[in-house]
Amino acid sequence: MNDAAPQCLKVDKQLCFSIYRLSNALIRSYRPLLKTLDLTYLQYIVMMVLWEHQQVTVKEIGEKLSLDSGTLTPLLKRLDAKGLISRDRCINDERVRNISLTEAGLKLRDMARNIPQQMQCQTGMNYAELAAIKQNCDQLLESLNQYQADQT
Amino acid sequence: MNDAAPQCLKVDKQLCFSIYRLSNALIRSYRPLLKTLDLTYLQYIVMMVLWEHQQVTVKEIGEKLSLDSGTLTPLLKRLDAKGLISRDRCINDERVRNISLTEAGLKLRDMARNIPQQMQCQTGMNYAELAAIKQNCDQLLESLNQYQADQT
DNA sequence: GTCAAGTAAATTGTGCGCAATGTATTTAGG
DNA sequence: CCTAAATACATTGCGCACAATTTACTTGAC
Repeated sequence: MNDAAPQCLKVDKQLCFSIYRLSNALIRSYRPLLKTLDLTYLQYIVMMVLWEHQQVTVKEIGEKLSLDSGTLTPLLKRLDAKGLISRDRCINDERVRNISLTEAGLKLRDMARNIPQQMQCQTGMNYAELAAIKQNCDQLLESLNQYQADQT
Repeated sequence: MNDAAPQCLKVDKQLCFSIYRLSNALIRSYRPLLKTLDLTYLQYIVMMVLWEHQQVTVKEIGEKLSLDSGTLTPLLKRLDAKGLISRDRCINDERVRNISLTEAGLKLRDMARNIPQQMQCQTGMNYAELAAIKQNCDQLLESLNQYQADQT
């Protein structure tokens, strides 16, 4: 034990580490629920985007989820291999890929319907408490992005 | 656009996704600061554990950070290769590895001293606001772990 | 029309996370 | 003492994240 370590350099005082650990824990909690759909957490999130929009480009998914093509391209290929989506070249602009749901992909939404509720149960918190945490996190993200924007 | 999608299956309504995206964003913000130390975010966190304790086992690090040997073993080998730590077999129990700081590893703490402050600056929030968010997240993590424990 | 600049995806390589399995060592029961 | 169970760590393999680069295409200036 080293008393000389400044407080601010201790793991338990780090907001980022709390967020990081919570993120890992939440995704771990999703895993058994998503296993019934044969989806990873990120695949589930991408499917959600498609359940909302039915057709989007890789770029649009990347903007909605803050992810780049290095992450999305292989993931989308896996969803394609599972038969959940199709990846068609855009006719007007050959650089773009239109990602759209297949019948099986659309059908999966029904099987996912009760997952949010099951997750809320695991948190042991009510809607208002969870909404408050979410609002705090979104605000912090907004501040971070604002700082990034100001630097350029 | 598909109006039939239930609210709870929309990305923007998902607490987990807010946490996940915020975690990614925070680690992204750390990256340029940590580049000067030639550390990744997780390597920085592990170094923090050692700055606090100077000698710990792999198991102890895993418990503190909720990570397993599959993640830690290669990471510790990288820190070893950089000359920041040593990985000695425990004499009393040959299964155990004692992880301890080298001179260079201890020295790095001084170079890391101002990172927490620089990060807080990027958040654009004061200490009380950040502490409140942290407390919320820790409470949610606690609830999740409680649920897991009750299931067994 | 031509070519430079810009754009959308894909590719490559590194480092996590974690499940599953393997290996070496220690402990406990008989 | 001997063996079965437990323990600590290492290994393997898959799926992210993301930086950096490449490829294919489109746009804009001339």
